[in-house]
Amino acid sequence: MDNRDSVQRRVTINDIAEATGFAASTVSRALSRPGRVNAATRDRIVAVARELSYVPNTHARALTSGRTETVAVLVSDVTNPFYFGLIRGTQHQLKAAGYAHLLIDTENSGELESHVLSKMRQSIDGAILATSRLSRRLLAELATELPLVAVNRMVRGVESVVLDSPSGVAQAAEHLISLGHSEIVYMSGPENSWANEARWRSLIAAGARHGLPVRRLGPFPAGRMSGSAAADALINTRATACIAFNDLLAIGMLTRLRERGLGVPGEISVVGCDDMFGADFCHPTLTTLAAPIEQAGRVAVSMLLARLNDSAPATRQSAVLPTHLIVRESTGPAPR
Amino acid sequence: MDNRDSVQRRVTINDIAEATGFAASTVSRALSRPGRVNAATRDRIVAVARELSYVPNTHARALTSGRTETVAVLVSDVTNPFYFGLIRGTQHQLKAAGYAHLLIDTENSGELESHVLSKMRQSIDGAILATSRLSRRLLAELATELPLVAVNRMVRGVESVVLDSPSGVAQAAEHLISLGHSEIVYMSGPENSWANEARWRSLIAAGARHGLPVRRLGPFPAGRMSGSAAADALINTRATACIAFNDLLAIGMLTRLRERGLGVPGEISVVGCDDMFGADFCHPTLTTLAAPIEQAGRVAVSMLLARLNDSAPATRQSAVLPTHLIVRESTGPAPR
DNA sequence: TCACGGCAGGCAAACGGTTGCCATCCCTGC
DNA sequence: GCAGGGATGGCAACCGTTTGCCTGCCGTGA
Repeated sequence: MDNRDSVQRRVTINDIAEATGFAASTVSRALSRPGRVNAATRDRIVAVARELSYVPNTHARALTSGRTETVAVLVSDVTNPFYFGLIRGTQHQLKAAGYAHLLIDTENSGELESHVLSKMRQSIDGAILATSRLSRRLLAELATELPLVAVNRMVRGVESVVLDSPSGVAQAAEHLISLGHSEIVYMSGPENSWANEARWRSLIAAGARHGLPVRRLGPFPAGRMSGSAAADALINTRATACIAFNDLLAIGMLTRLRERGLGVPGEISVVGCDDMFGADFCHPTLTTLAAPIEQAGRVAVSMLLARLNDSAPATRQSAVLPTHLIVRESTGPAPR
Repeated sequence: MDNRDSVQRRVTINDIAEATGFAASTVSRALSRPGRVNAATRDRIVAVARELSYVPNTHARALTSGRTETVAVLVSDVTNPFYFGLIRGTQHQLKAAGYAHLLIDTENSGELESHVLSKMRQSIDGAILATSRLSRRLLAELATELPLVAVNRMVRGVESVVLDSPSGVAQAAEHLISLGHSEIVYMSGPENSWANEARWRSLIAAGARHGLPVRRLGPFPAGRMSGSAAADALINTRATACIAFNDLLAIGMLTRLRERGLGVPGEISVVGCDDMFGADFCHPTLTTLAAPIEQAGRVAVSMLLARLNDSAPATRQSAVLPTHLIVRESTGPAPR
């Protein structure tokens, strides 16, 4: 009977009020603003609350306070393994802080992204945007309306955590140069990707530093299927080394290169980006830029929560996480 | 000015009421129960609503109606690529229906699973449980309190969609038998996994049908790292063929087998389960049981939504999705 | 003794919808 | 001409919590 009741009707703050003899407002304060009530009172209320296994109603709270204890994580494609680490990192950190984790797939569409964001504004406290496709202007504008942290996207006025792939690309370029390659080709990813541009610019700089020609092919969609087209394009250039926008593309290329009988790394060296799941067991295993993406997720959440909890509007800043090259089997000396 | 206002204060049902001259209740009905008001009235209200770019407040709605338009998807480990397809499927289908997608990682813990579920009861309309670690009793009990669909877990009284891996395992066994293998070893996954037991039982049956000995090793945690231990254990048995609980384990084994100098499929044949991301580009590529997991996610959502929207309590049922064997490089004739 | 200030608690009004119930109005059939 | 009933819209209570404001009380210093 008792049991059935507790199942049928959730216990509210009023039940606790009734049970303790205090007013509902006091119960509310005891639970959410402990300093505001007498210690003895608070203990009593807390005890009864847990005895009744009280669970505060998120919606009622959200309605008045505006806080929802929910953070949205927007990724452009949930099935891209690159995001696994990010999702894991945000998930972990949000759970630790008692926040709910709303995962949203924006399907590579900036339009969908902004639409979702504006529709969700009332149901989330903040959002983490991974590789946003939004225009700089729109992003900055949204950031004024909603606490936002961008991952792998740097825009003035928006807090962000970025992976220092420029430095990684430089390492990769030097690695290839030291192996005797005389030209490096960049296999470009989606044009609207900030990271893509950053990597390409970094390769240009590295090439300039060493007086080496660089070239860019593409853009290619960031999927494994595009690997074939990318590989064919690369073969056509007769270049011996490339850096691909990401591992997905690189792995796709490996498959196609083998199909076409090109040896990797014997005839062509391939470097990927992200060290995503699979880079260490594909064939040949992939030399790639390892990025601490899980950590990026955690840092992004920390930044967001700091802003949500401190009344201070926070100094807009960005965290830069180091990347480093992991050399595996897909790179080797240039053929002569 | 106008613009600033609309940013500062969200437009509510009352704003529409004021603008149209109707009562708030009429506006509410026009928007959520179109048949209940005059067509002309409804059109007027809808027009004004979109003009003011009205977005209903989820929380306010949830408070009275109890509906939250949110479905939780619980997976035991977000970073297990097996779930990618599932997440994609649920995400896709939920979005199409206008529901929010709450992703929760239960970290392989049944305890955490039930805790989350009970804490979330008020903020979700239903839940999809992938490979639940909950006891049969607990699961059935929860299902009476909250609309639930289990994926890859069959329990009486709980709607579910399961992958017919038993039939797949039978196919795999026959494949191995036809290649001349005289014993098949099952590399067991976590003991509390329903799918694991189902697969093992199916292998026993297949063995019995063909008068072939089968054996089981493990249990091994369902990760790639466990592959080493699994491979070593397998080598020790001198068996020539195995079916692994999942691809993660199988890929881990491939790596270790190569390290130890065993040829695959020359000396040992390996079959995985799930055809997850990577199974087609690991080395050697993996023969595996392909499961339409993305479809499973979609079906699960459909079943759940059907139950949420139809007043009918729904005939508790379960959908079984076919699996089939994909033969790649990791299986071959038994050595003699 | 009195004024003042701080602490603890209560009252009640929100927050933004939903919904049961009631009032009209108009149409229909007898 | 009238009862009955469907269509349409309004009123107001309610969902569970938060929070601004008020009150009573006690302690303290002048």
